[in-house]
Formats: sequence, structure tokens, C-alpha cells
Amino acid sequence: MSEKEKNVTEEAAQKENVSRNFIEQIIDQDLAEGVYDTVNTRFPPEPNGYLHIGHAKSILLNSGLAKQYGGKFNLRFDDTNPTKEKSEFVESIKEDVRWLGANFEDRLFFASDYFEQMYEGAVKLIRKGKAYVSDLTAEQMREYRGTLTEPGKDDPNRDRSVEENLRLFEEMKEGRYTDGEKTLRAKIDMASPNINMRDPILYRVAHLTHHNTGDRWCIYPMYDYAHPIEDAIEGITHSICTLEFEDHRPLYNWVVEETELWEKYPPRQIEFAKMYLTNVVTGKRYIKKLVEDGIVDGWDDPRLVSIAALRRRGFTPESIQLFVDLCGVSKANSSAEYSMLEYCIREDLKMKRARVMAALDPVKLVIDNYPAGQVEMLEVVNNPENEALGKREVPFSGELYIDREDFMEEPPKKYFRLFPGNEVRLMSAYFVKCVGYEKDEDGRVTVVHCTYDPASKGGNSPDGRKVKGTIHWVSAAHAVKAEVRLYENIIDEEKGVYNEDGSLNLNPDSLTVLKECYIEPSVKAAKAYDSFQFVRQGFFCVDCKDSRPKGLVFNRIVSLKSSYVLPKK
RNA sequence: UGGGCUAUCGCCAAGCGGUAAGGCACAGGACUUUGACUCCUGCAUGCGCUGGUUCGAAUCCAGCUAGCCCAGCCA
Repeated sequence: MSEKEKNVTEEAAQKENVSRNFIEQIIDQDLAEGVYDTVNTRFPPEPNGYLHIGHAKSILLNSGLAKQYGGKFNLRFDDTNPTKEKSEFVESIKEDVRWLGANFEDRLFFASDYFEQMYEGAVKLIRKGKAYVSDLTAEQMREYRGTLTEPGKDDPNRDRSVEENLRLFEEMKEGRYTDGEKTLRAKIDMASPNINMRDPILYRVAHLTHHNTGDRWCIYPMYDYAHPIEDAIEGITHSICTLEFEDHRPLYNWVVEETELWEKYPPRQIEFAKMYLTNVVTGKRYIKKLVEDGIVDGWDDPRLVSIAALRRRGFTPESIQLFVDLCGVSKANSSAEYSMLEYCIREDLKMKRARVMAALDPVKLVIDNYPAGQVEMLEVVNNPENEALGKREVPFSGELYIDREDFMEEPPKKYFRLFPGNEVRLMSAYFVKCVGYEKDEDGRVTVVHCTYDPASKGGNSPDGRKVKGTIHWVSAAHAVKAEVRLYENIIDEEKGVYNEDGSLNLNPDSLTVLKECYIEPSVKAAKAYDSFQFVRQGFFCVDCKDSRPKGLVFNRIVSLKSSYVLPKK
């Protein structure tokens, strides 16, 4: 067997090993049985808020399935209730879906564009004797519905004639009734153990201006009636939604069958479990309060997990795709740990980004024997694991900044950074040996003095001498001064998300702003969303809101892992 | 006390009657011009519980238990 053939079989074997999730299994079977000959999916958000990481799973699952099976993926706004919807949200949702890489091409739809067909469908139901106009008030409706354990009672208007229903429904549409005065109900079964089947409301009267249809309508379809029709009209094959709609499936199917609005095939609803992240805030009310209280600076504050926040923080679409893939799809309620997301962004960025040096908590390091005024340009590899990223020149001089953590007057055991008498490597530069230090009256170290070994240029000594520590540095005279924001979880993880009174358990130290950081000059021209690895520290991204060419602001996306913990002072 | 769904490692998750994949996390070790990365190693005699069927059960059956969802003119 040739090397190539071997690779091919190995690849095939690997593919077989990748198990299919339960939705793929259903689709495979549908395709095999000829129920469908393609796979069309959709992401159907109501434009009433911003998308968050939980939505990413649905978006990527739906678009991924269509792509995988060679079908179409639609973005459709489920805008059937004007009280909650705004154009502002359709714009942000479009942007987020695009950014995630879910390709809906030109298939951007609105449920409200189908209002006419939905209306006709309702007329058809009335004619078939499957729907009737009800005079019940909301309160009466509740009473007639029964409870979880008791069956409901028939609506007094349940047996109205087709003619009367037709006339009344027409009048509803014409605006002859006030909000709540009349509804159109499906005639199914008031005794059904499934409450959704107890003559659900199909249409309500609401004199409201719709973001898309304006004042054209004063009756609006309910989700349970509208959604199956939307799917049918668009030729959706697999209508994927979350678990709480499982009980609605019989009604979904009822509407599909009774309205007969599908062309090639009736859509099929499949439910999966939402994905949650542990110790994260997604509730609209809570985020609104955080914004109002000034604890976060908006819906895209990097400590939040809205798509906009993740983007601003420096997460990539690829990292979120990876996360979704890693989490899998099932019907078991679950909550992923944040460490999984962190793994994904590190994994995505580690090969793609330049690794540069930055002193976030700077302390001056003076090389006593370095020729005064001399500056050397050192050639440094951008990413040792990815040669394609090339090289850059970094200025080196006798006056540098290093991170405060990299020097200790009295080091504990196993500390192999700088301390009096110890020699370390300045990454990509020289070996330096600590010969002294200065402190201010508060006992705070102000300057570390070293001597360097000119023979160790590049970071190795020709005599084979080894050092245990390698630290990063920036040339004081050349460094770019920047602000760096460090983030921790906004929730106090020890205590969980909520207090007993329902308020959020906030971590008071979720944001640390470092105003005076020094970064090597190669980042000088960095633009919004550009990201880097700051060597030995983490991945950082230029803030899209607050960064300026003359005043760069970086967000820490994620720290690097570390198996060394600095002892507490 | 109605109906629907779920239960496999700390967290996700395969498994579909033939003797518990994988990833994250974690812990050791090797390597190291990032205490990173990478690479090794370890990590469920056990699949919510109890019975049953079977040569054989996480998988089938019965009965329990626990959790989630449903009584909007929200989606």
C-alpha cells in the first residue's frame, strides 16, 4: 500500500470514529428513507434582544447541517409580536450571524412577510371547521383552559358557524375590535393532556405598529401557528429548536397538515438541549441592570458573553465554532465550563498570532555594562511554531522595562527569574545577571541593575552555560505606552451566579485596568480587533471602542495556562 | 397529583445486546529561548436505583428515584 493510500484509509477510519449526533442520525435516516432529498434549515430569532453564546450553538448547528448536507440555511426573523421587536435588534443579529460565519447568502426573511399567507391559511382552517373566533377574555380563557391535572371546558363560541367565523375574523382584521376583544382559536381538543392542544389561540387583536409591516395589520399570528407556516413556505426540512418546544410538536404538525402550505415536503421539528455556560450572566434583565448600574459599559462589555462582547473581547468565530463542536448536541440539559471556551480561543490563536513582549506591571531594568546610548535592532521570530508569520525587528538598549513579577529580592525556592546574583535570559536578546537594585522610601523596587554577557547575543552563550529562566522585556525608550484591561469572571464563582434574594453574586475584581503598560513598538499601528500573544502572559486584543492610535487599549482575551503560582507576599 | 423529556467520570459526550470512545479540567513526567506549546502517563470493575430477561445488559423489560419543560391573547 502506498503512503497516499494509507493516508486515505486512515482518514476514512477517522471519519467513522467521529460519531454522529442524534440530529444527524435522524437526518441520515430521513434521507435514506426518501422522506427528504435535501436538508434546509433556518435560524429564527425574534428581534427582541442581542444574541449571546447560547444562540451561537443554534446558529452554527443549523447552518452547519445545511452546509454538511448540501442544503440551504436561512436567517429568518420571527417577528410576529410587535410589542417586543425593534429594527435595532435585526441589525445587530444580522451582524452577529454573519460574523459567526453562518452563510445565509441572500436568504434573509421575515415572518411578517408571510402575514398574508398566514391570514389565508387561517381562513382555510375556518372553512374546514378547524378554527373559530372566540369572545372569551384573557381571564376567561385561562379559566376555560383547565389546569395541568384537570381538563379544560369547551369555549361557548366553539360551535359558531363557518359563515359567522369568517365574518368575525374578517372584522378582526379590519380593526372592528379592540385589543383582546376577540381571538381566533384552533378547534382541537379541550381535554387533551397536552395543554398546547386545548384549542390554542391562532390570532390575537393588537393595534400596534410593526417594525416591518407598519400599521397594515391589527391582528397578529401566534408563534405556534406562524412558525410551522414559515418553515413550510421556506421549504425547511428540519426545523431545529430547543427542548421547551417538545410539547408544541403535535401542534406544529397539526398546523402543517391542516394548512397545507408546504410545496415539496412538510417540515419536521426536532428539539435539542440549549447550551449554557457555567457562572455566566445571559438574562436580559440582569444585563440591563448591570448596564444601568454602570458595572459594565454596555451589552458588549468584554466580561459579558453576548456575541458582541465575545467579539470585542477578542474571541474569533473559529474559536466559537470549535467550542460548539466540542460541546456536541444532545437532549440532556447541560452547562459547559468556561475553561472549555478558554481552551478554544487559545487553541485558535496560538498558531495564528504574533508573540510579542509587553511589561504590564513595569519595573525598570538597567544594564550597567551596556554601552551608553547604544541601540541594537534584534531579529525576532513572530511565532516559533508558525514560520509563515515571519520575523520582526525589536529594539534593545541598556534601559528596559520588565514585569515586576520577574524580580524578587528574596526569592522562594524554585523561583528562577531575576534575583540578586541570578542570571536569566532576556528573551531573544542576552543573558543578564542581577547585580543590585534600588528601592524607594516605601520599600518598593524602582530599578533592577544587571550586567549582560555580550557573547550571549540571541539568547545563548557560546560556552554552553545554561540559565533556568527566560523573561520578556521592552526597551524603555522605544516602548509603546498602552492601557491594558484584565478580566476575571464578573460572577463570584465560589458562590454561584445568584444570591438568595435573586440578585447577582458579583465579583468585585472582575476588571483590572492597567494604565501604564509598555509594549514593544511592533504593535504601534495595531487596529481594533487586532490580537497578539503577549509572551508568557496571554492573548490580548485591541479594544474596538476605546482604543486610539495614540492611546492603545488592549483587552486580555485569556491568560496563558501556568503551572507556577507566585507565592503571596 | 396530568402530559412531555432527560439521567454514562468534576464538566461536555460517544455508545443502539458482545464486555465503557473522545474532548475539557485535573495530576505526574519528558522537552523547552514563553513555568506556555508539544509529547508521554494516569484519571468510571462502572453507566440514577431495584429487580427481571439473556450464555452475555449502559443498551431489552418492569417498577422506582431525581432533574428540566408546559396552565402568555410571549417566542
